[in-house]
Amino acid sequence: MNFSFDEIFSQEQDTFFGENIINWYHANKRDLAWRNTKNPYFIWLSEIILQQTRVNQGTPYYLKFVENYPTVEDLANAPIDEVLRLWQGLGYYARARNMHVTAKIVVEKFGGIFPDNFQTLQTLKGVGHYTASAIASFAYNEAVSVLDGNVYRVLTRYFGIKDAINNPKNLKNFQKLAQKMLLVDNPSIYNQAIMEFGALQCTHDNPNCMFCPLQSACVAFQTQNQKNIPYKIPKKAIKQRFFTYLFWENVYENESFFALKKREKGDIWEGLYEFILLEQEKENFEEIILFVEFFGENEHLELEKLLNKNLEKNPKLYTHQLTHQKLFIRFFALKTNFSPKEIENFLPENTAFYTKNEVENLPKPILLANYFGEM
DNA sequence: AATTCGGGGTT
DNA sequence: AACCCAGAATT
Repeated sequence: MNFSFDEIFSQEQDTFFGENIINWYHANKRDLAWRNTKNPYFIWLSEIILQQTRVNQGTPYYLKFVENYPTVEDLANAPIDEVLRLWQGLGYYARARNMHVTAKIVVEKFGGIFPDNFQTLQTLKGVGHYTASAIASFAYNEAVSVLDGNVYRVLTRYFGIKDAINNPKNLKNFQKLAQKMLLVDNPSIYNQAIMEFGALQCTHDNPNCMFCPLQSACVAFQTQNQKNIPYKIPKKAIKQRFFTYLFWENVYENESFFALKKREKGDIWEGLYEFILLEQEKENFEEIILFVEFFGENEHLELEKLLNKNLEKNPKLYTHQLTHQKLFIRFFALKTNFSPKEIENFLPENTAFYTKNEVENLPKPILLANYFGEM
């Protein structure tokens, strides 16, 4: 048994689904920080933070941002480095950059008031179909359905849909189905309810089918297909990258300065700061030695004997897993004692020295932040 | 239409 | 190791 979209769309609207979801929600919902507000700025903030992010991971960030930027004007006026530093560790940093752009636009173009409808909301940077419908329904009760990972799972299981949820050709059908199921009497509660239901009841692993109000009508349960639905097209292999960082500390007049460079557009970690980097397609120790010694030989810098011919004594190899990349990272520490004037000549392009306090306040990839924190 | 953007948590 | 997460932008 596997319903097609056309068969589902030809059915009459099923209020059993929505009513049970909402009843379940009132009995089981979590008390989340952003649920007790209709302020579209707070709702928008929470939605950007929660994109591809679990509630438990996002909550402390939401609280930080609300505290540091109580209004959209406060966020718009903040320096981007400060915003990225607050975002540090949350990942997908384009969200923070777009969020900052949108805050400025809301202030300058919309007079500090968020647009009040789905269509206009979706024109904002970082606000796509899901986030626009979330804000429009939560804050303004507009009758637009949300479609996130939770909704995909609940709907595909309920209807026994085996079409891949990550195949773009199915997107319009899933949006149409989500909209069909929306209870237009209360879009705000319905949308939050179906997501909460997916997050707590109809979970990816071990859904609680034994005590589920939809059990009698759920195709996945009736056919015991919970593990096969939702179906996704397998993703392609991730690529490996090899980073070698030169962690350069220059101590002058009892103060330490660290060499950092801002990462540029077109790659991971755009806008974050990192140490001097050598990237290789695969590890080549001879090249690494040249890279490290290049700085060591300049003006007879005293390179510490961190690189031994014996590979066992090479610096620790860190691995850092991203969605589409696996990073292999080593750090080499270098300490010098130059005056600021002498040292400028040795720095690579677009690289500068920062004090310890400055480094701590600059946004960095979490692995580097951890490494720096351990120094 | 497919790929690429993080990092943490669970199984 | 594989999968997931209150997705969006880019190519």
